[in-house]
Amino acid sequence: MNKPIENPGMLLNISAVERETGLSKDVLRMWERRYGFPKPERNDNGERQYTIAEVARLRAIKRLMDVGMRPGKIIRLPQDELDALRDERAAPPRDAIAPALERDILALLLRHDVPGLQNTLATMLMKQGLQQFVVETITPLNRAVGDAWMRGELQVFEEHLYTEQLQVTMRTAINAFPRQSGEPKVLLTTLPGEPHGLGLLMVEALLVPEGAQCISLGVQTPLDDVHRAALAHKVHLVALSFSAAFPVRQASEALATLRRQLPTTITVWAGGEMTRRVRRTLSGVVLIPDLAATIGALKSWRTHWAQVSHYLAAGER
Amino acid sequence: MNKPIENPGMLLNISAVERETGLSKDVLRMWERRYGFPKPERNDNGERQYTIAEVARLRAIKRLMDVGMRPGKIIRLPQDELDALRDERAAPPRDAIAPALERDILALLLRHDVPGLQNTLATMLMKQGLQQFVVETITPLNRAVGDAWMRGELQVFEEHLYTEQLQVTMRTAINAFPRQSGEPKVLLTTLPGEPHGLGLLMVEALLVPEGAQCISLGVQTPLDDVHRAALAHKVHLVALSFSAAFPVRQASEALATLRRQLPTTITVWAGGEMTRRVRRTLSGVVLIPDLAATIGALKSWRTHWAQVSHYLAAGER
DNA sequence: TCCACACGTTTGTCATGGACATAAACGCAT
DNA sequence: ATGCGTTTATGTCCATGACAAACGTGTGGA
Repeated sequence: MNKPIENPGMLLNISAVERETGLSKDVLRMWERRYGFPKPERNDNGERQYTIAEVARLRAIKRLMDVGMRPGKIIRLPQDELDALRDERAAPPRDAIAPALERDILALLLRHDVPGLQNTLATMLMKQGLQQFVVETITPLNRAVGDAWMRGELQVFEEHLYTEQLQVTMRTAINAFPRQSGEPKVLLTTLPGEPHGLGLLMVEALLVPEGAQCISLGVQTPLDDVHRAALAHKVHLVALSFSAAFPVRQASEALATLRRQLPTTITVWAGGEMTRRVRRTLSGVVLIPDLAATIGALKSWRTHWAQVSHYLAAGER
Repeated sequence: MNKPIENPGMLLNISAVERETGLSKDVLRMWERRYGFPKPERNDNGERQYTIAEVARLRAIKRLMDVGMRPGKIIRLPQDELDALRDERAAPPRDAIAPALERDILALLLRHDVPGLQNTLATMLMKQGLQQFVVETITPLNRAVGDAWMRGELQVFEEHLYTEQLQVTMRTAINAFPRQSGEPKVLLTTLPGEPHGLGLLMVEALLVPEGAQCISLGVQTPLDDVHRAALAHKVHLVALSFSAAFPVRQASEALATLRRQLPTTITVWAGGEMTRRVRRTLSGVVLIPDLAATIGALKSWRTHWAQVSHYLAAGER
């Protein structure tokens, strides 16, 4: 067997690359056929053996595609132009406090200082309160960590550690709120294929302080079960989260189906990076491309709901 | 476009089935070719359209394969024999307390009573203490929930709710312990392809009360990064968790590679349902097929470590 | 009786190359 | 600029063939 042995010269087979990059085997072969990249060596058995360098490049390309670029345009570009594209998109306006904190957190991650990380996050949380923490600190921080990872300044395991610690911090803070029984009742989850649950937690962290009652199903709930769960729990709102990597097409289809199945009294929210790439409007689905817009959306739901309730009450008389 | 419309007559394409069942497209086509099942209808474009019934059956078969059965033996069996096989394996000896609790929890899940679920779990936890709770309550409960799901008595979303609530409960309990700085320092994670993190949390719940210092990276850490993380954090132990669905072959390869890369002073643990199916012994990797064995393994690590430290100290003199 | 090893069978994964649906980009008329 | 039809780009699916590793079984020796 030709198994991967050493780190520098390690070779990956096509399924390993699929796992690592999120690009399907079909796509990997098709790109090779059409664009000539990646063009891995073959082993004695004719199987593709990808190098670490190819995988890294594929990851970079995938990342750019996730923000809307098209493979044909970027796949042949030399590495430095790829880097330029990446940096170009990465420098949004920063306020005064963020950069300092970001530097601190990145430094802690690079030092692998777990207690320090926990302390810093917990301190910021206490200082700002949960909602402000999520909107003003976590959001840019996630971005900074993501960019640093993409730039190769941060290893995968360092990013994992960050995510994990963040989840612990937020979960603790959310639990500290008294259990709510107010309105609206919100169902939170992601669809199959979306393994990132951080967004759900962030939304929950914004809603719970507003008195909403959140029921999280975790990640990857089949569409049908989202439907059934919404009815079973009698929720007012279904909130789905999609990371940048989620295929827009699949999301649109799923959202349309869900919208069709659910009664109109249940509102559907779709949030996360992916929603920025949605072109056509999805009727009956509220897009929340920006986390900060969540609270506004909640307010407008409440206004709307007050009217509907009033109308329903009138109808029952 | 032929999109899924209604629930009962809903048809799924091959990638949807891949997501739902965890069986790759290649396998689905191969089974059709070799065994004649599943044999889905085709749409106008010649694409496979699987029915809900086929997917349900595929799930049942997958589940049986995950506990060691081989497709050729079971794929042609009629449904009732499949059910019999499933039940056969599902009736382990129960102690006095478990069945009652299991019934309670299942009833709460079916009633979609979130507060009740939280209360029951929290109460049991308080009554038993974290470690006993994990070993004696959670383990059989997981089994009961899994079986109920397989029997079709529980919907996916109900199982998701259970998992989510359980994670919240355990995470809270773990956080209540003072932050440890003792030995051993343990790195916890799963490999790419393994999305189930419940096992990690359960191990953490067993280790933290013993004074171990746990660093969890969450799920799906690339092998290389497990290696790097272990070195960066200077851990004594790397613990990996594998659910029943994880391919043994992939796991063995990965564990062997990891073992080769890590210094011998770092112990590697592999736990979870999958490890029950491992045939050949993996040299230098401690298999923990039973969660209850974790504490024993920790004890024996400590004994061993005391000897090694002594030896090292002697060597330095 | 039990273990080790050789050998046939089962099973999953990979490869190739063709087809096609649909989203995106483009060009043209209003 | 906006809307609409056409072309191009791109991903997904299909069929079939090949093969290696895992599994299981039978045989001979300790």
